[in-house]
Amino acid sequence: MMPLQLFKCLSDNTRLQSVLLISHFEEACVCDLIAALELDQPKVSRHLAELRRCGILQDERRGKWVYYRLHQDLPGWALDVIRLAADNNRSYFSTAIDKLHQYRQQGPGCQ
Amino acid sequence: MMPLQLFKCLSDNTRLQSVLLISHFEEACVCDLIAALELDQPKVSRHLAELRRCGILQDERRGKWVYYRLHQDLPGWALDVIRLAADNNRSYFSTAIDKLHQYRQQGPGCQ
DNA sequence: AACACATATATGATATTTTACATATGTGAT
DNA sequence: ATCACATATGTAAAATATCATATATGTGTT
Repeated sequence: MMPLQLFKCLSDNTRLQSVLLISHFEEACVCDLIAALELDQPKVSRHLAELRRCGILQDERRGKWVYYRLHQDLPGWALDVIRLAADNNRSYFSTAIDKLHQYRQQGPGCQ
Repeated sequence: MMPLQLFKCLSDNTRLQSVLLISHFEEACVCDLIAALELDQPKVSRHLAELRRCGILQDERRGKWVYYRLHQDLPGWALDVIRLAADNNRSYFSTAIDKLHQYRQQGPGCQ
């Protein structure tokens, strides 16, 4: 993971919020992110694909749903960068956190 | 300093190398960076201006030369992000470090 | 005041990213 | 096998960022 690649990946609003959400929740499926960020499916999917390509996220299919989490081979410094950003900028994505909580309470799986 | 803004600023090769160099050397003037990165002056100047606008760098004129350093009001987490990137990716900008050392040894000020 | 030099900015051309829409693939259930 | 649903991708248009060149500004010196 080269630093320029990491920063490029995190320099888009959709991708950064997705990564910070996933860092906060441990994992999230695509429909979680669609609900939390209020974006359409292709847009979310495309940005997740880029984060996957860069090695920031890993995906795991479980039945119908694909779950994303931080990649297990991510170097420590990159993990620290993501956690620093998440821990010190809660207001940047707290709205999305709330929406994801709400979404998950209205029943399991995707609606 | 919002996280998206920081990552956007660091997502360009010229800007990232400039910031990592300045973090390593404490401060650098424009001609230092021109020598270290082997770029023309307008390009360096433009990227430094953007880093200044974002609040990542501060400038200080001393005679003919303008010196840049990390901005004193930069929040701690942002400083940590920059230092993490610098400390864990020396190979990414070691060539530039060497060239800056050479340049400074060939006499004080700019040639 | 005028000159030389270091640095900064404006502008138009070019490349890169992001988006929207349509369509394709994979999965579980009937 | 087929249907419904979740996710992914191809392509083209639109938005955005980058670059090279030319020009401007500020500073020290004479």
